[in-house]
Order: sequence, then C-alpha cells, then structure tokens
Amino acid sequence: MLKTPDVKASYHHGDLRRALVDASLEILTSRDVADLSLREVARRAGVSPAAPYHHFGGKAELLAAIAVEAYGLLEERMRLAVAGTDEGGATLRDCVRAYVRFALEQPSHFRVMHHAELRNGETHEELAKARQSIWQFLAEVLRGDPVKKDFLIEAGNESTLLCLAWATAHGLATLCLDGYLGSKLSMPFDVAQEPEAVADAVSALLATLVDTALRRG
Amino acid sequence: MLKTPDVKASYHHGDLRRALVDASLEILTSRDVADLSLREVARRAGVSPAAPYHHFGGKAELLAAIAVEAYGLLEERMRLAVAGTDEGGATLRDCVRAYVRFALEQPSHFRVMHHAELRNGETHEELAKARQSIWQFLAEVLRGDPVKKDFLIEAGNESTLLCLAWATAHGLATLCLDGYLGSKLSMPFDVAQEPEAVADAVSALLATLVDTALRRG
DNA sequence: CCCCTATCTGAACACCGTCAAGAACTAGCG
DNA sequence: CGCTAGTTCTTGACGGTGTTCAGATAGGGG
Repeated sequence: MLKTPDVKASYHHGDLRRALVDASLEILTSRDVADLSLREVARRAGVSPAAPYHHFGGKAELLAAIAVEAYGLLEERMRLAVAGTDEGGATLRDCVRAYVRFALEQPSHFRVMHHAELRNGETHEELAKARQSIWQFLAEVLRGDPVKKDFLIEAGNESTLLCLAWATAHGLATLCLDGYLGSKLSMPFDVAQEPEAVADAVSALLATLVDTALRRG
Repeated sequence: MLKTPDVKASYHHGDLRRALVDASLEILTSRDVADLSLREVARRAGVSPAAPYHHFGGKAELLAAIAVEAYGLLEERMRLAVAGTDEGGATLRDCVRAYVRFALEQPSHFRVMHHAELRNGETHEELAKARQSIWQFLAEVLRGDPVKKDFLIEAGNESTLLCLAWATAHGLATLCLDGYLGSKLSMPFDVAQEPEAVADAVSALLATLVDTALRRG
C-alpha cells in the first residue's frame, strides 16, 4: 500500500525484498518471531510461498537481514542519546536508557536481533560487523568519561564495567518486553509504574552507584 | 532406559508424563526450545505422536511443566547460595551469581523458563506462583541486609534496586547463553575469559558498587 | 468374570520450510 | 520493431509439524 504510486501492480513486484521485510515487521507486531511464518509473510506481500527464495536464502536469512537493520537503528539511537548529554556522568545512564527504550519502542526489531536461529552460526558476515560496531561504540563512550577512566585503567576493570552496563540494559529490556516488569504479573510490591519508568529509574540508579562509588574509590 | 527395571515395556507406559519431560530435556541439550518437536519427544519416549495429549494439553503445557520445575530448581539454588554466606554484603553478589550459574549449568531448564509461548497468557496458575515465589525470596534477601535496609526504606528505592539486581543477573545469564560473552565472537577487547568468570566478576562489581555507594550515601 | 475407565494407537487435517521445473515478464541487442 | 537472455514469480511436490478423533488395548473395581 505504501509502494511508489506510479508503479503498477505488475507481475514483477517493485521491490519485493523490502516488501518482505516490512511485511515481517508488521506481523511481528502481534506475533512472536518463533511463530513467524515465511508463507504468511509472502501471503501478506501478495506473492507465492516460494517467491522469497529469490531474495533470501531462506527464513533465517530474512531474519538476519532484519537484524542487521535493527543493529543500525539501535546504534543510531544510542549515538543520538549520548550526543545530547554534556560529557558528564550521565552518558552511562543515557546509553542504558536508549537501549531499553529502543527495545520497548521497536520490539519487533529487538526480538529478531536476539533470536536463536541467528545466534549460533557465524553465518552472516554483516551481522557480526553490526554487533562489533555497537560494542566498539560503547567502549568508546565509557573511555570518554573522565571520572571512570582512571578507575578503569588502573584496575583493568574496563570490560567488567562494560559487561555490567550491557547486562543491565539487556536484562532490563528483556524483562520489560517479556512482561515481567511493570504489571501486576508477578511482583510482590509496588512496581505499578510503566515499564519505561522502571527502566529509567534503574538506569539512573546504576549510573548513580557507579559515580558515587568511583568518586570514593 | 532409566525406567524402574521391574516395569515391563507394556502397552501402558509406567510414567509417561515424567518420561516426556525427561525426553524433552535431553533433546534441549542439543537443540533450541523453538526447534523442539513434540513428535520427536514422543518418538524418543517410544510412544505415538498423539500420546502426550493425554498428559498435557499440548506442547505449550509441556513446556510450562518444565518451566515450573525449573523455577523450583532455581529457587533452591539461590536459597543454598545465600545460606552459605554470613549475612554480610555478599548476599547480593551470591544471588546474582547463583542465578547466572543456574542458567549456565541448566541451560535447557533456563531457556524454557523464558520462552515466548508461556509468557503472554496468564495460562498456567502454577507458573505465576513459582515466579512470585522467587521475587518474594529476593525481596526478603535484600531487606535482610542491614547496610542496604536503611537506604532502601528511606529512599523508597527497594523495588528499583531489586530490579537492577534482577536485570543484571538476567541480562548476564542471557548474554552468556547466547554466546555474546566469553568468546571472540563480538567483543572488541580482552574478555577472553570463560563466561563463568565474567559473570563472577560482574556480580562482584555490582555488589561492590552498591556497598560502596550506600556506605557513603 | 465382566465392564469401565484411563491410556495409547492410527489415520487424518491443515500448516510449515524448502526445492525443482516451468511460466510470465523485462531488458537489451540486433 | 523483433528476438533472445535472464530475472522474477508460480505451481506442485516432499517431508515434517501440532493437533484432533475414532477406535484398539490394558488394568482395576464391581
């Protein structure tokens, strides 16, 4: 429906590759990635079940393409997030927050990124590059913070702190998306807030803990 | 093969329900939960594809049963972990570490716990209870720590710190299991250590940060 | 002993991912 | 313009899946 209007509905689809990705994302809005059917994607794009195989090697490759796109979007988000802050101790908080917000606002993309079928094999070259790019960026952000820099270098704790930040962000995002946080689902106390608010509070707490502890260190 | 030896291989299976769960766990050792085929489980248990439906409502209910079992195991692990420590500030670290170690040592159970098919629907009553039980336990552990107690109560930050701990543990476990940590897969620096070592270091760092910051607070 | 119930089988349905062969269309060369 | 080459899509098929249902089978209570 959003195709370039001058292109008629001809035998040859205008840009089927793009249409398949978009159709997948639409379906993923309401279904989980494990239940994504390649046939349904083709159906929604108005083509036969075998058509996608001329643009992707198979279902896994379609998902990989979506994941690569997702990594690009995520890195862009995080760059924007830290660009807005003034080099203070807020960068860590903003990175974590951007990560979680991306997961909450683009859940389809986020879920595909971490799906099982494209984790194990070193299959996709682009995927590995996209992942490394984000790590690199995060490492630079951390190194750029003058307060943390000394502590990191002297203690050799750079990777540990980086892992802590990423684990927190990833865990937060995963828990939010899976519905563990923010609802009356399973919490024994007052986390009646929205998932976003919980994520913000946790991100801020982590940044505060790090800053306070390091200034003391 | 591990059935009680006196029971013959009769038409009626001795304890098919248990056998199906065990067969599932065996298969999950080498395959992801998304690729778990109910027919294959039945095949491995030596019964027809329709047999499981007399013990479980379907594939989802089988997975739910495994998940309930997993929550029990996890809570047991965590209780043991904190029972061994002397009420100091190490409890937080030990909880996080126990969580991650459980994920690494029982990956089949852990993956099933957080699989999509049993997240959304309020389907299983037992599942919700098992989840709440762990939350309750974690909250008690945190409240029991005298150093953190004051900070938590005065600041109203109890749930936030709890979420931070859980998010870190969960993120760490997920990242380890998915192969992001501990290998040359995608890290730009020296995380050549084993996943367990990384997890230990991160858990310790989090606990240190919390203690240092709160003692200062 | 017989019947009843729980348990398991066999066949069936619809759906899935994937592949091989061929039809429909486009593009480019003469 | 017309023919050819090549890309793009369709049709049809194969094996696998979750699930259902009528019927076969076994064991326990009257």
